[in-house]
Amino acid sequence: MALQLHNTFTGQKETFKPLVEDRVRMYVCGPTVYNRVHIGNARPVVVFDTLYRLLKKNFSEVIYARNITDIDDKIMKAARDSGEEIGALSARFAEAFFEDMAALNNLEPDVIPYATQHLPEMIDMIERLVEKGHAYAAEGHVLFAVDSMPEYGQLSKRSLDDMLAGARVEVAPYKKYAGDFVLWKPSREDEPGWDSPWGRGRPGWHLECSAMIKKHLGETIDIHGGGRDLTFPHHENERAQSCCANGVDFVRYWMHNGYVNIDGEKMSKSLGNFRLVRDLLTQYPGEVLRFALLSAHYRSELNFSADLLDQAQRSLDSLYGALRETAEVEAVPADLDGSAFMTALEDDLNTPIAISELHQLAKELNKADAGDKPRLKGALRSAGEMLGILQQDAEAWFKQTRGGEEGVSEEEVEQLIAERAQSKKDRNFARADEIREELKAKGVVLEDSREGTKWRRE
RNA sequence: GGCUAGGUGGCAGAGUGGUUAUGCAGCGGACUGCAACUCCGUGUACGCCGGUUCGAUUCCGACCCUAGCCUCCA
Repeated sequence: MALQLHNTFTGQKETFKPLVEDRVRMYVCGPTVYNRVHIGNARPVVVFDTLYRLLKKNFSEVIYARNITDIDDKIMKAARDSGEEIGALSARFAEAFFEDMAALNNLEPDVIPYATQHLPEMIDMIERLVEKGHAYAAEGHVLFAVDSMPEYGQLSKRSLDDMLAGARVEVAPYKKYAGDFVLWKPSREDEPGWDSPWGRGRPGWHLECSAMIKKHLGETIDIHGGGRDLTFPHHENERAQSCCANGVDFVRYWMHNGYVNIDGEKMSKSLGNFRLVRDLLTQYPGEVLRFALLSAHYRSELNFSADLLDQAQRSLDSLYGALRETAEVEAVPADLDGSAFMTALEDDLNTPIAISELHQLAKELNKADAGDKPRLKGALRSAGEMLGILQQDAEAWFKQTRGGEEGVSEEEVEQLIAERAQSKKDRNFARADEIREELKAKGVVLEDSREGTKWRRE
């Protein structure tokens, strides 16, 4: 089946065809680095990482770019508050972001452009917009004139009239039109700034993506992704800048993921109801967080809770259980083409169905005759890899510490298991059960089999 | 107020005009010295009210409710 993707622009699922055959260009909005990211911020990264894996499987040349916004008023404020130098602060949080995302098994994008390294490109784009009559300078600012673009609002499906009717913000005096947005704004002496034809200043938020996409991926790209909240104003404005400056189609498929909610409300920094990835990682393996984020379709909202993570962990336990039981089996690399698993992913990234196929594969593997196991194990590993899961050693998975608690050491466990084996040999089942209980109290569960005793933490 | 999305079994979460996923949890059974793992079985859920239809959770209409965007936000 050909890859189907839901395009925000048309509101429909469409067959994905890259602009140039077998060559895909994808851009996803990355973080503004002024603090640690929360699990809601991680969702688009995981979703588009999964899409990236799928694209790489289906197309020979894929370039994926995800930016770092390292100049922004929020960063300036954070730096003022902490007394830290802006560059140092943004570098520190960019690094923290990379760490958190790596812990969730995200691949590195091919290109990671930084806003501050693209000032000439941004200034150039503004000049073109001014030349073409889509932007004007006023009081040190340069603004994009939205009424110069008849198609403005098409992406987010709103009309200028609607927006003005619902406008709740005060209109800055230098704006010709209430909906105009900033391309360039002046910086005070004590603020970071760059020289430009309009004086010393800094770029508006939307501009960097337009400039960096053009530089690294070209004027027309295949996929542009991000959280639903970026649809307006960010992506609408990006689209306006790029289309008007370049005069060609900007993005062929717009994709937006739904929110992560807490108690039915959007997780957000302003509401304060967020959970940092960093903090969650002290309680759950990154793979559990990733699995939880993929357990709902990317366009749906995902209600985040401890229960969700516990269920994700148990589901992974059962998948890893099939791999552990076949530890001795040499997996044969699997061709997933045409499988129900791939069909699900190719249907607009239907990860819940893909995960259910993973469970079917695991069940088949558990029941399989010896001759079928290498193939099934290979299929399970390969399918897992497409989702960025199930790549660890299964034994290690079960022995990792859980819930952030240290617990007994492996040596202690092994020693007690040895003692219990002797007790069983001596038919001293009372002592054997005592050891089982003792370990259970320490979060270790024993599993006897003909080959010996396995253990896992829970 | 404008626009958008959605309301599915204890929980999570797909999907479909009729054979009603999947996982977690629960229950019963097999296996086990006891367990665990695994396997087998088990739950007739689709906001409310009308309409279309032989038949609707799925299509149409009204209503109720929730969330989101319209302002920084993934």
